[in-house]
Order: sequence, then C-alpha cells, then structure tokens
Amino acid sequence: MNELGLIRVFANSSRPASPSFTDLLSVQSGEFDNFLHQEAVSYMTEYNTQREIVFYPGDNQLDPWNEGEYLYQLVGGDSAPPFGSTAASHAYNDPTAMMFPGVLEQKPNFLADLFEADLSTFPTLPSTFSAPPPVPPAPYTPHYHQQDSSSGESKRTNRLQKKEIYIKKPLNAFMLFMKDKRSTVRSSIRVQGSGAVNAFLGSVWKSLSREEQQKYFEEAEKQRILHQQQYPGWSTRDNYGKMRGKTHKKKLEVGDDTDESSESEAEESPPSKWMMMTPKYMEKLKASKSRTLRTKSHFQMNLRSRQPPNYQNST
DNA sequence: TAGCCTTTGAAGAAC
DNA sequence: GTTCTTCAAAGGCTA
Repeated sequence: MNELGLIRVFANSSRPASPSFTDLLSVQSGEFDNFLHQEAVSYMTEYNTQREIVFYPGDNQLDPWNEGEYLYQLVGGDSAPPFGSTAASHAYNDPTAMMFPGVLEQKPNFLADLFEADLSTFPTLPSTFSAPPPVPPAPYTPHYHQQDSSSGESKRTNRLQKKEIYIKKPLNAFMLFMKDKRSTVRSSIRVQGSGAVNAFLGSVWKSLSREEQQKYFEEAEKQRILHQQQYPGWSTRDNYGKMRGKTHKKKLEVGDDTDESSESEAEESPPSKWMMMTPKYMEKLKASKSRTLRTKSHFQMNLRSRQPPNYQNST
C-alpha cells in the first residue's frame, strides 16, 4: 500500500472553483516528484485570501485514488479556532498524525507554521522545470456492476424490481465516476451521508480535464449502446413516474414561482460547512443575490449548463 | 419503510 | 429550439 496522502488546508470557509484537483492530477502524473522527495509541502497555491496546501509526504508513484490515499480538509473560517491554538492544534493534528505518522512528531506545528509563513519561501513549480514524461494512465477497469441486483442496488430501484420488471437507465459518465470513486472519497473525507460525498465529487468532476473525463464518457457510451442492444425499444420514458413521490411533489411546488423566493428558501435547511465550500454553493449564493423574478427552475438550469457529450471521438 | 439529500448527464416532455 | 423534469447511484438520516 502506498504511504501517500495529501492534505488540503483552507484558510477561509470559502474557496474559488478549484484548479486544485487539476494541480493534484499534475502531481499524480509525477511532475512534482523532485520536490516531493525533498519537501513535506508538495505544492501550495494562493488565490485571493485562500491558501491551499497539498501535502504529500511520500515518494511512491502517485495516484491520489489508490488504496492508501487520504484526503482531509480542514475548514477554516469564522468558527474555526485560530491556528496555533490548542483547539486548532487538536483539529489538524489528529487526522494528520493519523495519516502521516512521524511527520508531525518532527514538525508538531507544521501546519500552523505554514499559515504563518511567507508563501514565497515555499516550493512552487518553476517555469523552467523539466517534467518527466507523463505516466500513461492505467487502463480503465471499472469495479461496479450494471444491472446486478446482488450488490448495492439503490433502495428505490430495488424495491421496484421486486414488484415488477424494471429496467434502469444506463449510467451516465458522471454516475460512473461517482460509483468508481465514492468509496474512496467517503472513507477519506469522513462525512456521513452521500450528499456531501456527491457534492464533493461533483466539484472534483468539474475540475477534471476532458481527457480525464473521457474514459467515463467512453464507458457510458459503451453501456448506453449495450443497454440499447439488450433492451431494444426501451425508453427512459418507461421509467417516468415510477419514482414519483415526494420529490415530484416538491418540484411541482417549486415550479409555482409565485412565492417560492420567500417560502421555499426560508424552509431550506442551512448548508453545512462542507456544502458552503463547494463551488456550486458559491455560485448559488452569488446568483441568489442578483436574482429577482427568476424561478427556481431557471436558476437550476443556469447552474447546470449543459455541455455536449464528448464521446463522439471515441467511436 | 418511504423519501430526502446531493451531484451531473442524458433523454423525454412541455412549451 | 429552448426550457424544464425525471432518473440513474449511494447510504445516513428523518418522519
């Protein structure tokens, strides 16, 4: 198992739409190896008032998603204790010490020092740095099952399948990505519920390059074609309404925009810290300030701008 | 035990 | 043609 890990530390509770994961993937490809061997801090960036530190104490081949990968986010902001305080020390020492035994024994105030330090003294990627040839990506081997009722079926579709023959929609690229990465992320960020995990994976997905997303689009297209062959004549409309429940009712209410701005939003539960860190939440916050008469449906459409699928080249 | 939450993408419905 | 809705997965939580 690789003894690798990374820690991302945010000085504030908000952060911009992240270039960070792309940076991370650059690390994955080995670009920063020379630094990593020498420095505990692999990479750090600063944008506006945020500081992000990718912490990588290891010298193995990098793959953030391999077994042994750890990701921890220390959320700062108003409610976070000041760095250097006992509480803060506890907050970041615990997971870090657990992840990187020995590191903090040598540098007990490591993270606090980082936040006090002059960023310019830390290693960044020099423009003249000659990166080694990129590591070719491993062949994609998804470890999930399609139409396999024996493993982890969703509660709702499982229920429906017991009642009648129910053919599920093939998974799209993002769903495949989530299925592939969920377990790793869930164990890493240590949050309960899939909501936060999915929110995080959504932001990760958007930070991936098209090349990195491509394998999932290709796999989704393969599954779509296979599904078409297996169930000729089947259409997604066949499933319409079969999941209908409170969700549907709620969305219908949202569609009635006569008073949605006052009531439905007032009834929303406050977002978690984690959610407040997601780029989507920040977009939402920004949009809600300028919103006047738009309906919530319009609002959602704006956030979820569509992009043409990019699997055409793969066939 | 049903539904919510939360994400993106695809497809169909509605306009 | 554009906009909107639904459903794919996951599992802890709530009513």
